[in-house]
Amino acid sequence: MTDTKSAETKQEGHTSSIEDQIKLREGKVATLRERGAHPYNNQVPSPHGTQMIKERHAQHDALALEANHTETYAVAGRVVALRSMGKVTFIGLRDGAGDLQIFVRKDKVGDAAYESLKLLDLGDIACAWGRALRTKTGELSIAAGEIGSTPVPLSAGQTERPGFQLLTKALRPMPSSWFGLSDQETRYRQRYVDLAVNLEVREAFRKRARLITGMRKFLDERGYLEVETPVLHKPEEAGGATARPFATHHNALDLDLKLRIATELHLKRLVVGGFERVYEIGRIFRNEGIDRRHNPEFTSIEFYQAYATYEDLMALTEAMISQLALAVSGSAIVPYQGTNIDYTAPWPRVSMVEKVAEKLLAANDLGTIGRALYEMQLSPALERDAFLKALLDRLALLPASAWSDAAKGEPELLRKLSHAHSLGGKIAWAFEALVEHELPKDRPSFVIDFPLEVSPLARKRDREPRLVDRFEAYAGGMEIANAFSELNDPRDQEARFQAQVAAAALGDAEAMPYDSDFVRALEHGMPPTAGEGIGIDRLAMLLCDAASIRDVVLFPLLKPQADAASLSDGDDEVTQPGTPA
RNA sequence: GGGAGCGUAGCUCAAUUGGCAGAGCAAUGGACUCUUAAUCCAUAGGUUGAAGGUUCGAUUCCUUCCGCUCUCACCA
Repeated sequence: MTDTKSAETKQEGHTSSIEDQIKLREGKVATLRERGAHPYNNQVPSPHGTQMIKERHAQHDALALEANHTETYAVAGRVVALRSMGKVTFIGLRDGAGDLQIFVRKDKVGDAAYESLKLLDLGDIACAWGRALRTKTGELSIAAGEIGSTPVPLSAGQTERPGFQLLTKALRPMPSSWFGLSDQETRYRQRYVDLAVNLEVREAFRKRARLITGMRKFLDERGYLEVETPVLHKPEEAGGATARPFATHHNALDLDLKLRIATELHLKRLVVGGFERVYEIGRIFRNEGIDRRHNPEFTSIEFYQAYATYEDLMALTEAMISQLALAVSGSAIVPYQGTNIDYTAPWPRVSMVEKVAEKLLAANDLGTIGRALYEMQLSPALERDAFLKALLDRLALLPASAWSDAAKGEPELLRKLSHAHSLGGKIAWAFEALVEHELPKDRPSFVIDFPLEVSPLARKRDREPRLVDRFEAYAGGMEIANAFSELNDPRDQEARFQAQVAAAALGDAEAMPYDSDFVRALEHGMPPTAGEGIGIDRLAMLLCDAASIRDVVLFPLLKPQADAASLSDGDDEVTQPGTPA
């Protein structure tokens, strides 16, 4: 008896497991078809946007809307609210811009149409037409089926349409509109649900789009040419940055390929060819760990300008990013994780060599370095290059103990320093460990005075060849840009590549390959050029106040779920018919 | 890869020393012609991430695995 009853209950749909809810909705699809209503209809007049309607009538009260009927609007979107009062129903429709209420009265739409509301569920896509009015509580609404001052909007071939119509049946229920969807994993894996439910997520990606549009506009206005270079790199081309690449393979050519880790070397070839200002916005792939600031695929912009130096690019960067902050967020001062960052130019400059020397001095009370800094303060007339030269001379003479003293309490730094074979490497590691976290929090900053050894593609500084003409821009504790006057001496570039090959031989998995064609290009002569790369995702994080890069990447890479993996096992066999069993 | 935390209904979250797995929203049936998280009556919904173990009894304790978050490392 009991079993029979529960079986009957199930058949009547008196359950609410997800499977039963889907079955129930599939039943409504069938009912719609029986009634001649297409559950996946596309006979829709081009809808008016909810934003336009709301803006147009923002100042009109209920009386004004009654006295002067509005035009007859068509509105379409997802049903996000559904409240029935009996013979009156309120429907919240959400389109790309926002929500607008539909007011359905049984006596206005007719019994048949009103009855069809029973087949409507939260999450369905629907449309309605009618004039605008304000309800008793003052909310602007579309009065379904009530003609306004213009004809009923129809799509081609239609002669009439109901005041309210379901367009697309959703088989799955949407998450609660009140509580939203907060489970991070579901939000990333099912971004379509996240976007549909959490409107602020849409806004973040709109900002990202404005950011990229703004960059294009900024560079186009300055005579830059947008280009596209290969994503698939031959193994010897996969350079331009220190990172491990993804490996892939071209079947027809039986050719091993790498996904690019930078666009740099191809863009500089174009400068050789005569495109004096070029840029590329594109996806970069780096085979490395995933964390708050790293996604294995990300978007970079690199731009190169002939007859410019890295100092020109500092000015350009300040102008571009402060302008982008304004364009994207409405202000040059943008909050990030609780701190307001002021992007107004000029940004403070921080010397890597000088800051590292200061740290060593503080740790060691070393007379030689101290004297150099003291001299700098005493005589501002002292040539900056001479000062840096003096600092480097003294740093080069320091015993290993001086570095380890500075690294006290930093076991990781100690380990890294022991791996750094060059003075430049030590300086770079010491900067990262000791100084980077002290960079200004409320301002972006430029780090300058980079050592040669960590900059294989940058031009040596004329008056101090142990340094290169390079800067990195930091903001919000992240590196957002890297730029330098480009190395265009082909023999010097050869030597740098050889040093990279040697490093690779010693086990450096991130060393660049020897790109002989790039050297060949330089042998044809590249004009003096400065180039820069900006991490667009990082910049988007800053301007969207996003704590994680995953909040500005629509579909971030996640580990496959166990369920999904077991499901796809079967698919693999189907999609690989050529694989011998 | 190391460390810490988390995983319970479609969604958001509870569950006492280890003692019958619950609520709100969503869903289903009903009432209601101006709602705003509508309200009211009724109903249904669970392999507590997975697999083992301890126990008379496990959401709870132990082990392993999977995934997510934070963090360190790697990495700019």
